[in-house]
Amino acid sequence: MGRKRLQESADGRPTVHTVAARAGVSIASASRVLNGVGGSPETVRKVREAAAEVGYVPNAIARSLQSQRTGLVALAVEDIGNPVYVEMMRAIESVVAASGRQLLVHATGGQIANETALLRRLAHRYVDGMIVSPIRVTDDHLAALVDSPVPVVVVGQLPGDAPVDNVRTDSRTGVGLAVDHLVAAGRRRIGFVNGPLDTVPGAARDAGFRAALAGHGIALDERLVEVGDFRYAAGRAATERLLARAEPDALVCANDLIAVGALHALLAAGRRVPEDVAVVGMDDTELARMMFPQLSSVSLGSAERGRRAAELLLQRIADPTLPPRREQVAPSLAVRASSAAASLPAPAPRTPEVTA
Amino acid sequence: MGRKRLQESADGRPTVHTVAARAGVSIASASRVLNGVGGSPETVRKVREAAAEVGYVPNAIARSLQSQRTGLVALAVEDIGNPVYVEMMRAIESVVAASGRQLLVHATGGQIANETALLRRLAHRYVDGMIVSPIRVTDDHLAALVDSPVPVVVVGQLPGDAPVDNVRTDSRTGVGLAVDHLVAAGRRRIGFVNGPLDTVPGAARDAGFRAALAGHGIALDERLVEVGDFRYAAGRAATERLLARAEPDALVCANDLIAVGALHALLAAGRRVPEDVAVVGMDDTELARMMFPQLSSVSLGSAERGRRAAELLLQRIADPTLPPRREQVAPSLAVRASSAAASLPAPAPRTPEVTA
DNA sequence: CAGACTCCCGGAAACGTTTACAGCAGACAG
DNA sequence: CTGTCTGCTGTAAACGTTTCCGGGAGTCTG
Repeated sequence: MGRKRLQESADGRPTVHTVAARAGVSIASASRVLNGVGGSPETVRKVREAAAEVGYVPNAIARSLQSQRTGLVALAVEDIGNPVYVEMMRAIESVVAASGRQLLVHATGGQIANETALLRRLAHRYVDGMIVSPIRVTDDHLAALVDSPVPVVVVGQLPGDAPVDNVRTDSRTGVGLAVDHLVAAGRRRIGFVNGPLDTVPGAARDAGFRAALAGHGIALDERLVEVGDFRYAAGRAATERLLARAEPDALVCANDLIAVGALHALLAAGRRVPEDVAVVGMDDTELARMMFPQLSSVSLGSAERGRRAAELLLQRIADPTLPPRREQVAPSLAVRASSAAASLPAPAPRTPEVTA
Repeated sequence: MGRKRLQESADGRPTVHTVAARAGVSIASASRVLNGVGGSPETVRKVREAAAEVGYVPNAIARSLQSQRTGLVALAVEDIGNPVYVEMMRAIESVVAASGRQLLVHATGGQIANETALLRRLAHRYVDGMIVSPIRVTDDHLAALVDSPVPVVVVGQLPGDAPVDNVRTDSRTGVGLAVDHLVAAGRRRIGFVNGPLDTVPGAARDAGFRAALAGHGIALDERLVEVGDFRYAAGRAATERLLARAEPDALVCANDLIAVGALHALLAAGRRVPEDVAVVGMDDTELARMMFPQLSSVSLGSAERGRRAAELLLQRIADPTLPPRREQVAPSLAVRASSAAASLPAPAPRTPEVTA
């Protein structure tokens, strides 16, 4: 090893020592100049020159060890192919960037071990904070969230009184909006294509669907309910299974990817949308507007949730002693062509209903 | 400051010193036990207990400073809303995960300053390596790539002989495949909806389109060419502008998002696809299969490019002295319903053509 | 029973930075 | 001309971990 001691790093790159030696000053002076604080004009010149000559770049890891912060914030989501997370990410990014930090995204692929591993790894000081949007929550998981060494904000439902900052929506009510709308438009054989029931959103949406139908006095026909996962292909396949055994006049879908799958299955089966079957998705992503006909969709305020989560996180990074907070974003319904009531017969009255 | 010196970290969290003191051993022994190397059964027990009692979690930053590696790999793409990057990311992720590392994604939003900033920040040792897929390349940018302190692999075209690992495709030829297919199916008024011409892929695809038409002896009608950006809304708007002034019988689109926009515009304008207008997209993403009718699309092997890029990166991390390598992935065409030739009149001969 | 060998342990250095502190020179006021 | 103040500078400690190295205790072999 021919390199002079303390002069350059293990892999031969220049360090602040290299620069200081070359400029003929101490490492303290070199560091000060490189950080733009203090230094006589002459010193500044010498250090700048030396740094440029050797191509010095600071080692951020070492800096972070000293300063106790990295300037990085992470977002962990299940599936980055789902546009709802893209919208959430964009909202988070703009808040995070405004604070001078950078956002990194990690896709967990829905594997809970993966997500816990990420928590156990990134949270160990690689990032200044994390936003996590888990679709399944185990005890193990929850424990990792609660005693994370860095601030964590959860987007989504959390059991009970977990002491974690949390931004949620009410997807039960959200499903209700869709059902109300379809009932008001005269639909009675309303089907439901859901994601896995062992996920938090899947369970909530199932409950919401059943409650909404009951609220309208409509008896639920179980043949009109199908389950897949939250992606396109599963949504399409589930809809095909449903169509093979029942004849819905409307479909509520647990997210927009599923709704697109349902739309595809319906059109391929020769059904007209919305004339024969109305379709309502959920999450109100850009994808809903990309379809033809455009999809009605229940907005769960993903951008708003992302924005708020980012703000909560930044506040907690600034002051880790804050008590855990919980915020809620209300759902709303965007009606578009896929459930337009125009061509239907007589619109039904909005008062409580007799069964269809 | 009441904390005992060297016992716990600045923010009150336990360190290896805390654990060692509590277990009554040296920090060296504590560290060894915590890393699972060495230690007598008795020591192991004491350290494990102490660690559990104080809730010790190692500081990854400090570990990285010592070990010179972070176990993290970053991917920087322009727009994470573009499904082509999602597919690329999935391919990269599986390779990276197999090596025991974690992948972090950063969306640059197409702002080149953003991307350069990321390079200048993350590359300063926060990650062990980076994969970058820039759509614009400036000199500044290129410089940042070339003398990055950590290994970098570029997915996409790079000017000349830049000494950077590089996986590219040939989108010129890719556009040619689409044109060949449409010409063979009897289309003659072939339009083109492109992204910005000042991007690397935009320029390449424009050149490819012109070359392909010329190769078939078809004179280019400039009214059949429109430009937007690479996203859905722009693709739709561009197609509307195009339809307002010309009557194409086919549209080649510079990516699938644009193609979806074009499809939407065509259907909204009452054109039948593929009977009146055939549509071919590019990137062959899941989105193409999600449409109705399903979109034909030119695959540029995004998953394959991602996989190869990840492998190049891992190799370079293992041995930074490797010479720069360049790999190429060939494009191919997936024909689907949006350009099916079925219902057209007489298919044209495949020999070089007279003008339409 | 002595010597070599193994195993475990603790001290201390190292990773590359920032920064508290003290020293020193020059400027200025009295 | 002397004393104080200001502004730079360098030494060294600190961030929290891993790991080299030397020493001590125990075990096995000859």
